[in-house]
Amino acid sequence: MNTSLANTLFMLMQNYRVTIREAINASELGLNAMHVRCLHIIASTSQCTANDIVNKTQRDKAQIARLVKELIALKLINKCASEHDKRCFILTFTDQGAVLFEKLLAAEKHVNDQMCKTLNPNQINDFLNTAQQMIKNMQ
Amino acid sequence: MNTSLANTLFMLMQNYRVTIREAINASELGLNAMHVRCLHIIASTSQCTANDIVNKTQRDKAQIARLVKELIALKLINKCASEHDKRCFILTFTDQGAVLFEKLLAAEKHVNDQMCKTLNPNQINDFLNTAQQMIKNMQ
DNA sequence: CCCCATTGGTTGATAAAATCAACTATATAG
DNA sequence: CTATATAGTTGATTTTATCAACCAATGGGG
Repeated sequence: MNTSLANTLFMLMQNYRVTIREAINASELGLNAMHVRCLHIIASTSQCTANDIVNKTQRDKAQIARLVKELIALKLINKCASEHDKRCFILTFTDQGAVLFEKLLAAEKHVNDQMCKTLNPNQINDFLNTAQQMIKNMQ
Repeated sequence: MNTSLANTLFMLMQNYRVTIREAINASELGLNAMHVRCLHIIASTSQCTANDIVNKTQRDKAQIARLVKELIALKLINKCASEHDKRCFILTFTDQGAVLFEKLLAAEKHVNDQMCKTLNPNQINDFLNTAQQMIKNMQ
């Protein structure tokens, strides 16, 4: 089948998006998918700057600047000037933000478990490996 | 790993999107991803109506109405009133649209081949099966 | 040491995409 | 025949994304 791979990917993503949205109930907190992605990047990047988020998401820096502004307004993150480079602001979680991010992770884990409930570890592993190869093949 | 599945999916989709966009070069034709999805649905649905697209994509019907309008303006599809139900318009490809859709399919096939170039049929099959199960698990 | 190209970030304006609500016309159940 | 549901259109608005101009700090080469 020519398009069934693409179609399957689309369906999987759409499904995943809907499910995760319900699970994290982020909308009632004023968070959208990009906010969530920013939080993940901040969590996984040491000394994370706005520019790190721009590079990792490939979005316009104006958009990221605004997302960051919103996350700060929501009191989920702080920005403080870097000592090494005064142009940079290091983004860190507030206590509140850290609490929310833990909830987010828990919600994501829940969705993950649901998504994989009929799969054994081998299958998941193979799936991830194949997906990684696909990613590599497209670079 | 808690989030690596989600992350992998995101990366895969992002990669896929970028690659397919380049491959089909749809932008120069004034087509975006939603236009392409509409074309796919029209192609794969017999007697396709705007409402079919709404149901399959889960988008707002206003958005679909406008996409359809644009595809008509681009002379890629026609709409003609259904005989059975005068509220419905059946969407069909124009000759031009059919030609373009073939090109689209070829471009997608090319991306597919690239994406799977290091994979054997078994791996692809397993991948699809696992993805399908994930989709089912989330419904 | 200073100039200047580069980098990180902000902002205003605008474009593109998505959503909401109201409306028309047809269909269908009761 | 009436009332309700369905298909589609349109105007208004909101949300996201992009472009372009800008400022301030950095850092390498003359």
